[in-house]
Amino acid sequence: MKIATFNINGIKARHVALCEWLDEAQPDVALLQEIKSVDEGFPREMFEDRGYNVETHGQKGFNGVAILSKLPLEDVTRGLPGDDSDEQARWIEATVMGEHTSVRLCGLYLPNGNPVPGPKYDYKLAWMERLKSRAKALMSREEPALMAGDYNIIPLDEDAARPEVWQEDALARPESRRAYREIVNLGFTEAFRARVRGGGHYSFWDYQAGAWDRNDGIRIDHFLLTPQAADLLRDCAIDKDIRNRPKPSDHVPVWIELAA
DNA sequence: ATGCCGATTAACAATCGA
Repeated sequence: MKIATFNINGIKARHVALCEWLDEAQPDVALLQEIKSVDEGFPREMFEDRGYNVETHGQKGFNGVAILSKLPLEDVTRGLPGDDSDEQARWIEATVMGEHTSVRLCGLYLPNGNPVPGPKYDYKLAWMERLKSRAKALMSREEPALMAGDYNIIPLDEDAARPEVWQEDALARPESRRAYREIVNLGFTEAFRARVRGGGHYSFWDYQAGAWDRNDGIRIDHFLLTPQAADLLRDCAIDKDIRNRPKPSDHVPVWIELAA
């Protein structure tokens, strides 16, 4: 089962490019972030025509997450538990029924958090505390499950081309990294680092200042796997080449292959 | 990097993202 995560930076601007990539990469599941669309505005037909089931959790203008799946989805839930007053659409869950086993999928768009300090950073850390609670609950089920998406976290300096630039940024602040580590340390396997060592691997390049041309990127899109999902991990890679195409997202897809 | 670009909404500038 091939599962991808992709921050598409607007479905209206990216639906054609997204379909081209889906046709080539042929993921069974795509977890999407920043659809920047309400549910009614999501162009579900073009994905359904390709055999995908479509589940969205949209919001007007900003944020928004979705799951595309060629395999059946069950028990879909929307919104990260822990704060009923949170209006931002950043979390969606579903169970995908594989050939051999089912996998609980969590698609997430973690808050950016800048500027630091400030209310947006407070919201990021509070959101990560809720994420940790959900992660604990997932872990206690002792079943294949994963949390994947745009974490807006640069885990280590090796995950940035110019780490010094990000030192005071919400994506790399010690408090951010610690909160991320506390979640990983519950027992999750970070799929890319289970497969690839060392620096120079990025999933985001700013549109500005020729960041892509200079490979001035950061790795902020991650897969965290429960032990039962990690047992099934066969591969993980970043599809960076599509950043060369016209009108790309500022993120590129990251995908895993599971023996599920 | 103090948003230099890009998407979105709502107007034809402001807001947000990382």
